[in-house]
Amino acid sequence: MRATTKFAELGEAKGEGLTNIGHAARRSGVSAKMIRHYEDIGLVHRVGRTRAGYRIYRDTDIHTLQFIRRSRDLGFTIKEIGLLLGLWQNRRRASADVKKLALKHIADLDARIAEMQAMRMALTRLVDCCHGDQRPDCPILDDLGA
Amino acid sequence: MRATTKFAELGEAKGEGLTNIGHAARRSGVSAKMIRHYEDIGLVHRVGRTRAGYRIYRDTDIHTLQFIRRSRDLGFTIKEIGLLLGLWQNRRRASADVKKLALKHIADLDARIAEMQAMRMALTRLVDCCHGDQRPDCPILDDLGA
DNA sequence: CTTGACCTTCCCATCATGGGAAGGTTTATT
DNA sequence: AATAAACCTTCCCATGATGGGAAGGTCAAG
Repeated sequence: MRATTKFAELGEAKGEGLTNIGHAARRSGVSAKMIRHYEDIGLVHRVGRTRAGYRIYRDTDIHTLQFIRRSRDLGFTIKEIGLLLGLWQNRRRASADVKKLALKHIADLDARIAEMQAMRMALTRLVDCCHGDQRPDCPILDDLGA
Repeated sequence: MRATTKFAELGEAKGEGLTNIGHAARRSGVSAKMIRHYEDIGLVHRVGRTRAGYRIYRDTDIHTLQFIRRSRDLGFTIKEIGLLLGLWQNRRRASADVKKLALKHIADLDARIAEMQAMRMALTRLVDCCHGDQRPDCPILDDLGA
C-alpha cells in the first residue's frame, strides 16, 4: 500500500477508474454542485464514499453524468431526463418510448419558440413605429399603457 | 352615510373609482397575489388602506397594473418593467431610451429563440433516425450516451 | 507541521408565480 | 340580529435549475 495517511482510500483508488467529485465534474461537464443536487433529488444513485465521507465516482457514474449533461443541452427537464435514464438503462426498452418522449419535447420547444416569436413580432411592430429620438412621444409606451 | 358597519370605508368608496384588490385583479389581469408581490418588491407604490387594513385601488393604480400586465405579456422582466414604468411616468423621457430597452429585449428574445431552435434541430435530427418501434435500438439514446 | 486545494453539509438567492393556512372583515341571506 | 359566504390580511412553502458562500473536515506536498 502506498497510502501515507490513515484513510487514503481515494489515493489508492485513483488509477483504478475511481475519482472524486471534482474530477467527475470536470470529466462530465456537470458542476460538483449539481452532481450533489442530482444525488439529493434521486436523479442518480447515491455513490460510494471513502471512510472520510468523500464521494467516489466510477467510470460508469461519470458516463451517466455525461448522459445527463447532453440531455440538459438538448433542453430536457430533470424529470424527463429521469425517464430517459430509465430507458437508457433498460435493455428491454422500446425505441418508440424514447421517440415519443423526444417528440413531446420538440412540441414543448415549438410552443415556447412560437410564444417568444409572437412577443418578438409584437414588439418589433412597436419598435418600428418609434422614432427613438429625444422627444417623449413613444408608440411603445402608448401601447403598453393603452 | 349609507355605511352600516363601523369601518365601511370601502363600501363608501366604491362608485368613486376606488376598489379592493380582487376587483383590481380582475380589471387588470394581474392576480391579487402578484399585485401584493409587486408592492412588496417596490415595483408599484404602496396603495392606501381602509382602517381595517384592506388595500384600496384607484383607477390610476389599475391602469399601472394593466401596463405591467401588457409588459409581462411581451416578455419583459420585472426589472425591465420597472424601467419602463419610470419612463412611462416621466413626461421628459426620450423615446430613444424606450426604444433602446425594447431593442435589447428583442435581442434577448432572439438569443433564446436561437438557442431553442438549435435544440430543436439537433433533436429532430435524432428523432428522424429513430424507428420508434418495439426494438430497443435507439439512435437518440446512443447519441445521449456517446 | 503548515499551506493550499480539495471535500463535506447547510443555508440563502435567483425569477415569477401559485398554494394554502390562520385569522379578521364585509356582504348577503336567512 | 345571526349566520354563512366571500372577501381580505399576513406568513410560509413550493416550483426548476443553478450558483454563492460559510464553517469545518481531509488530503497531498513542501
